[in-house]
Amino acid sequence: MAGSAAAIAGDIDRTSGTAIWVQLREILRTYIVEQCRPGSALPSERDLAERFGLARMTVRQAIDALVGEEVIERVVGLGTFVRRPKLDLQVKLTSYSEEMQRRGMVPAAKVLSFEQIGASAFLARELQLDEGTPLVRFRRLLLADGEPMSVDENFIPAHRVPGLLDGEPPTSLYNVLSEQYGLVMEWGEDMIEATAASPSTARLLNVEVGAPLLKIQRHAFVARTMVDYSVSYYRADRYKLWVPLQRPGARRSRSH
Amino acid sequence: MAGSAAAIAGDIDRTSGTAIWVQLREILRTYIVEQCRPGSALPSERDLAERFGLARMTVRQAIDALVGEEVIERVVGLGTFVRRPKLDLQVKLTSYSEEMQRRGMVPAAKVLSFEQIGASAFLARELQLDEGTPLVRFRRLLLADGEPMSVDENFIPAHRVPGLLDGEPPTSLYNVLSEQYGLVMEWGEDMIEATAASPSTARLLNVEVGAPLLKIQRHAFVARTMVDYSVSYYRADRYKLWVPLQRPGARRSRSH
DNA sequence: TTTTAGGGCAGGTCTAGACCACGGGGGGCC
DNA sequence: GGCCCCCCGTGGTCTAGACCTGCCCTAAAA
Repeated sequence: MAGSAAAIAGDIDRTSGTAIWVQLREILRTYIVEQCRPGSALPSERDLAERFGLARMTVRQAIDALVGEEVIERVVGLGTFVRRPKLDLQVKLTSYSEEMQRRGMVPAAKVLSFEQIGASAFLARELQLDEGTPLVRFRRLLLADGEPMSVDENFIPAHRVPGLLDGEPPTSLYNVLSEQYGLVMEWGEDMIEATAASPSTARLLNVEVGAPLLKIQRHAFVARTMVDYSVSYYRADRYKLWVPLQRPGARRSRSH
Repeated sequence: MAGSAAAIAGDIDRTSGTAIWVQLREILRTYIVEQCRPGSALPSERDLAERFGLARMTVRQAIDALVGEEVIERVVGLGTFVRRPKLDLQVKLTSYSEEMQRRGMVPAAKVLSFEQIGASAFLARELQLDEGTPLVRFRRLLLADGEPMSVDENFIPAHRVPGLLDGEPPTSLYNVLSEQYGLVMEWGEDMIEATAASPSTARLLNVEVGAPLLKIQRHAFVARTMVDYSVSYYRADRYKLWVPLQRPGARRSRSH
């Protein structure tokens, strides 16, 4: 019934410095991806503990993590099972290029401006900085399959990206931030509202003045520091957001 | 520095049948709400274990839960601290009344229709039912502080709510569903887009024709069954959504 | 006065057990 | 043959320790 624990490849390295439960989590993740189908049962916690020579509590910690990621689910009295992978259209902290590629469209961008400015009172408040702090402003028209999709404006504290303005404007902003500056966005907040296209935005997006747009303001953080504030206007006829919901106070529910 | 563990009211009931860590979690939650301010330190895990006569692992399980809820955060070498309560505008599976009350506004509703219909092809697809299945259609104009906020249309499979149509239209739909029919919405999905007000919607919402609106389509589930499909049009000038983001693949990061 | 080395205490991880409630299936009873 | 109950394996919870690293503060050294 449950796959034999012996079938799982890999071993724990107690000298690596990586927590044992993290190692086991990755071993299990690989096993799940490579050898399991949705609904497959994992070996029992006790079997895993014996197979890897660990205490059951340690095994549980690894499994807890995967349950928290909704990769697997527990059923009391039955076992632990691989879940159907979740729909992947969720609002996430991805870059525009990643996002469009996931949607099967060809992303492109036209740079409208790429310069250093001083933080206005508004920007200073949004970025939690002092007024006048040097910022890199990067404004683009983003295209999908050759058609305008959105107008996008990013503001990044200049001291986080020294030398960025010396080169060409990046093709994928988040890629450059992570690869050249080690700034991997970890979490963020989106503020979503509907708005009407202003004349200038309308011309850029090739829509009527007053056409509905989705305005998304994003604050993106690395650790505790805000690294990117952006405002985007998406054409409502080309872009929808999908947001998963949870009952407030609902902890990781087993069902669903 | 850290509050003394003795200052925490409450005790563990080992005969109650409720898991000890759950009891402790609620004791701590009460303590945090009633006696702490953001940044306050909780007693150390070892102090709590001694205060309540528990093993430290058990205390950690209670604390883990609160950390998972982002009520508190751990800092290695320092302690466990109460977090600033997060902005409370997050997208959640709440009813309109709850949502508006949380925002400090007075909710009200004007019923536009309350009737049984057969599922159209479109509704059948959205609700994953057969065409013609009886549905309860409940259409309302929702107000906040007396001003129109949104036009809201809910579709619920009639067999889930027998007798609902015999009574008065409910004031709070989700309340009636949970209290009279035991249908507590557990999870859902929102599809968010921007749109322009149609003439009829514009008149209801007291805005210009073509004014930007936030269109939110919601599928809400109890267990694995969809119980409610709704379409809402929110006035863009009165309503914004706040959405938290996470890097795909990012586990619960300790920071933030 | 400044720098450095420890000590103490915080959380992080891990162990090796224990007992519980739940679920399914098989064997025994009717 | 059919029904029911009990056994056993599963995850859920809990214990009482152990040792680790990271952080701050203090006291000693430079």
